[in-house]
Amino acid sequence: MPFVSSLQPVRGTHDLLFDDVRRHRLIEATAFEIAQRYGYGEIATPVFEFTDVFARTLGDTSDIVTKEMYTFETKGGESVTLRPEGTAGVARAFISGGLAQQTPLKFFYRGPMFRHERPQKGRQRQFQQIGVELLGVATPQADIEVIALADHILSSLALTGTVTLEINSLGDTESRVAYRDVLVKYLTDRQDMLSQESRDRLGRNPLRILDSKDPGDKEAVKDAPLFTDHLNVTSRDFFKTVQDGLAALGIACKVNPALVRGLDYYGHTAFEFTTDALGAQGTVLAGGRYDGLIKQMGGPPTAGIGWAAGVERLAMLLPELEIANRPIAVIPVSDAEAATANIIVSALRHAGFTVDIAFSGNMGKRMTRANKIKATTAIILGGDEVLENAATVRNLDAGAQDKVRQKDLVEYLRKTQP
RNA sequence: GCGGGUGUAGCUCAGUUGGUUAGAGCAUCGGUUUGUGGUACCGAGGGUCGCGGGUUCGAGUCCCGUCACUCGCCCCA
Repeated sequence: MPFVSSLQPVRGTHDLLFDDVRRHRLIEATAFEIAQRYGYGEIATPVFEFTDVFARTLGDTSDIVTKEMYTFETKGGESVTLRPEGTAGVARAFISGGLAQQTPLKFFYRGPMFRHERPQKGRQRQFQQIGVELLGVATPQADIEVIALADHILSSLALTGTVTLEINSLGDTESRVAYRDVLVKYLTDRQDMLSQESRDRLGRNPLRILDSKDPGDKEAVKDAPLFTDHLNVTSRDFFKTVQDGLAALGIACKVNPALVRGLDYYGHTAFEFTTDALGAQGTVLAGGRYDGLIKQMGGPPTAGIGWAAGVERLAMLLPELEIANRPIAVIPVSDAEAATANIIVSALRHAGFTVDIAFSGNMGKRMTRANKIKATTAIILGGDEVLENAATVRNLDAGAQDKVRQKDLVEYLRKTQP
């Protein structure tokens, strides 16, 4: 391979420019600003970890671990993996940093994640997530706060109308084990209706069958016993407190009994904000309670709950951005005024204005150019103005213009710029 | 990983049953004589028709492969 094999970006990766980047930044900045009000501080963990960190936390059977990780061997012979999600890294940092002494802890994170999936709209191989984790609070108050934070962020991004919240309870371990038995028994009786995949899942991950899209599976599951009917008293109270808490805050949500998580350490609250505007990738923000995770990773037993959101998906839902930073255009009438124009441009930029200069063509072209860059104002410099140490300042929206002395320009613009 | 669709100028697309120098709109650049824009008119540049092979006297048009995008499945944010 002499140079690069192709000038295309690697499959599933994308260049982001100008407005795309602005959207990303807007989402991240809004999310973090609000998260701070809720007491969250930012954590930045490495983009790659020892493979074990993900393999152990996500479970050996999950698709992410079995076929979607970017795993490679370092020169030292260690197996490392580009992070496919954010929670594992935060949990690892929590343990290796000895932070268990300081709970409760509230983390906000953002950054790229990597998954070797088939690309689709709203699904790329390198993608951006923002997320929060709240560690060390086992009461439903944590669940309420974390969901309220998500809702707050989404509404600040003007997405309240395009997104709906679904919620479910996976109960505590006792409830889950009990329900799992009931469900497996029920589905085993109807095995012939199930898809091949679901028959495989029956043994290792039966809850997943509940949200299958296969028609046969759907039919088989239609009258299946509901998880919500098999919660023990503790779990039911917990779930009710969460729901009441959300209702009290005016946060609408729909209980979806088919909303499940595959992994063992998930329990109690699971929730998703979804949209129907993005085709098959409708989940925009999702999370849940994972009280078993830290302990499973080798840390002290620590309750935890959190969520993650896909920045690209949010960006696609965002309304059109307003034009940022309309510039002032400086227009020398001919090359003879270029030197003076440069001095003025520099002075205005140092004074804090956004300034562009039209470099070539006759005046008409230069004015056209000023329009194209959405300039608010044109500062016209011709032979006459230069002789008088003045400039013609034209308001491009209103069409009116004044002659202003060059040394008064900054003051004049301070008064007239929006 | 599986199945369907698409791939022609920077962008959106047209391209007739395979047949002469591959088109349009928008965008870009230049001009419409002397210092004023968002209109109008004239003109120019820009494409080895995703890439590679094959069929044919001849392929953007047919066949095969490949890559990318896209929709659904899977998985998930």
